[in-house]
Amino acid sequence: MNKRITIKEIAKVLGVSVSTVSKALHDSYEISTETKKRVQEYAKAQNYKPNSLALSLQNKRTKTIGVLVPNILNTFFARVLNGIECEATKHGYKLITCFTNESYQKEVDTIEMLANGTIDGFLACLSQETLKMEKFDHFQELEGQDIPLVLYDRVSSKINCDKVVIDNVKSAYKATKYLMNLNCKNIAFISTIHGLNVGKFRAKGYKKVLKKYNQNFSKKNMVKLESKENLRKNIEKLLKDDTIDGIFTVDETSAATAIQVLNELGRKVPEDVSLIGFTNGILSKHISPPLTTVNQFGEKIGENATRMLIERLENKGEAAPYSVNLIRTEIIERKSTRRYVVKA
Amino acid sequence: MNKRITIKEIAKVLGVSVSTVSKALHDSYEISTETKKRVQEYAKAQNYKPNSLALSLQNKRTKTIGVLVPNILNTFFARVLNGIECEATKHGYKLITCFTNESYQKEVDTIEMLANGTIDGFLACLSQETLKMEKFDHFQELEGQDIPLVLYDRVSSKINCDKVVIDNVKSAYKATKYLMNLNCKNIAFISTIHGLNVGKFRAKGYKKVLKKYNQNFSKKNMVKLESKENLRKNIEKLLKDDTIDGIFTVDETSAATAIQVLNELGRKVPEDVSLIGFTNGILSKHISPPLTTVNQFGEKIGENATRMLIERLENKGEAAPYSVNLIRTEIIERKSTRRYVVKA
DNA sequence: ATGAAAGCGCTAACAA
DNA sequence: TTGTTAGCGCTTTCAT
Repeated sequence: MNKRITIKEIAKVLGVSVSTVSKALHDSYEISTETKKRVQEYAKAQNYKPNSLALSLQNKRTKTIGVLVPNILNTFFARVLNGIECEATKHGYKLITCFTNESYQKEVDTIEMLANGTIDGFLACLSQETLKMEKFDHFQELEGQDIPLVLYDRVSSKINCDKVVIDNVKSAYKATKYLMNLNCKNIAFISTIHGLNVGKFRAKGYKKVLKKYNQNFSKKNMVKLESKENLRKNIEKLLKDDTIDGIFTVDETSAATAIQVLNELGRKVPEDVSLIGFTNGILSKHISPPLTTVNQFGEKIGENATRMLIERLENKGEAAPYSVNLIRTEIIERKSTRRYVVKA
Repeated sequence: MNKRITIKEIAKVLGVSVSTVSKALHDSYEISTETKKRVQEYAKAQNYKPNSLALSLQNKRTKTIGVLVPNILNTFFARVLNGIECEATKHGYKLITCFTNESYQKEVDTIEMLANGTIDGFLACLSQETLKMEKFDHFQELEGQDIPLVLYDRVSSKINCDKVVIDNVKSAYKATKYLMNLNCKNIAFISTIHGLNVGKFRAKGYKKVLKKYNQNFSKKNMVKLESKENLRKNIEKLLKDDTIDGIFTVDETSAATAIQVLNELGRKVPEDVSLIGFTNGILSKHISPPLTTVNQFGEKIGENATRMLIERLENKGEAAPYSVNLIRTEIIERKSTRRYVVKA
């Protein structure tokens, strides 16, 4: 098999014009059956493939989506990306992925690099840094450039676009309430993502339940970190209080670390302490005991975001108003919580 | 901000020719300072960005790499991909990623979709199915089409290209020997990837040690699965033998599941049983006790593969012979193994 | 039924 | 210093 062959070359070899070749390859009615056959056979024999750049240049669409992911090592995002890939493939779209590693600058650079005809639209989850700095110009400018954007999971009201999110407050509320229904009397809270809006929302849901049901609420019971640094130390400190009989962790690392510490302290899960987590990544299923957790349906988030984007790409012209797609969550019961107890 | 503006439009507005604009934007010495200034300022004001498709069409290179990943939910591959992304970005390359989900057909389709000018080269890890069927034509054909390919982790001698791998036999040998040095007398083996060549190599390393040191070797001590199905059941069966005092697991899921089962059986890790794993993904650090394991340096594998590919892309012409890049492994000691004991 | 020519956005050789 | 032209690979309109 030789190198890439072009229409022009086929034309020359067969002694016809390029337009004839083009039409023949598209099976146009204008071309004689015989010529078509000749062209098609030769093209096949030479393993001809139309140059996609030339096509894209002409159509002004690349069938490619730019995807920004904060951190691919986080299994939640891996699941979302998996969902995105699945849906994109289904519609014949390619993915250019970029892992921002929570960096604002990487976001800016990536958008700069791709918003020049390389991609048709963006799928993005805001980085921690961006959220912290509240600088969204790079995303806001996309609207003027007529490049559709769909934000997923971590979003901002400052950016006008379609969004796919879960209800963090409500989900955290349900998780905490779940522990309460198990007769937990002293429920702690652990988070390493308090720097994120989603983290704050989850804290809000937690507090809301305690307040509503008049459970004793103490600042001491909340570990609110913005990174994984010092997580273990903080947990060890928290667990000095041995009346804690329930823990709501807002991210997987917190859950796994809490279980490690509890094991080391000889406190039994779930007999002494019930634990409920959030996200349902790979860890949840595999730590021991396996973790009862709030499932976020990562793949679903990815699929829906992709569908929204493609819809907009293929229905240019009739600009529909932006919408927010709320994905439900569910609690997956595993072995880190006691059996369900109906409250007296 | 308005829509995308082209050189042609700039030329029209400023009353000059397109080539003048092009040269001015490139700061050519041919153009008068004044004209350059006018053009550059106007371009900036209009947020002009050169259309990357047009450029690529001209240069015949897209600065884009196609990446095939068997399964992004596997943290080992996530780490590799992270390394790839990092290195690619450093050199100004974009990534089109595709998750094959271990499917042969998905590989074929992706290559078909991208090998038409969309990408400059491929980075790929063979899918389980492909390896099983031993059908490599889709990769082999790339050589004829002059599209460079670098295979990482799961490779085949039937494919002529650069490769980045670890020494699986040797690494498994070292891991097993490590247990032996801890005075383990009855070492079991668990794998859910025996369908893969890498899985078989690891089994080979395990057997090699036992043989060399005359430890009793029994088929019964080996759980050799090709998927995660029935993993737990097999482990439960294996552990009926309570003389087992060491386990070498070849993938993370096996390790996590083994620990869960051991916990349930009340057998203590590492006091009763020492466990060593492979891969050092997210699970290893977070299960309890944290797992002693063979670290594969996933990021490194990704980085090196990317560097090899880019090197080849940028030095077309002088075709260097293909090479194999062997990445070292190391044992990370955590708490699933007893303290090191010098053998008598 | 076939071909010539323009154009997608840009660069570069050549002309003026 | 600036402009004209051809060409990257392809499609499409408009001749012929």
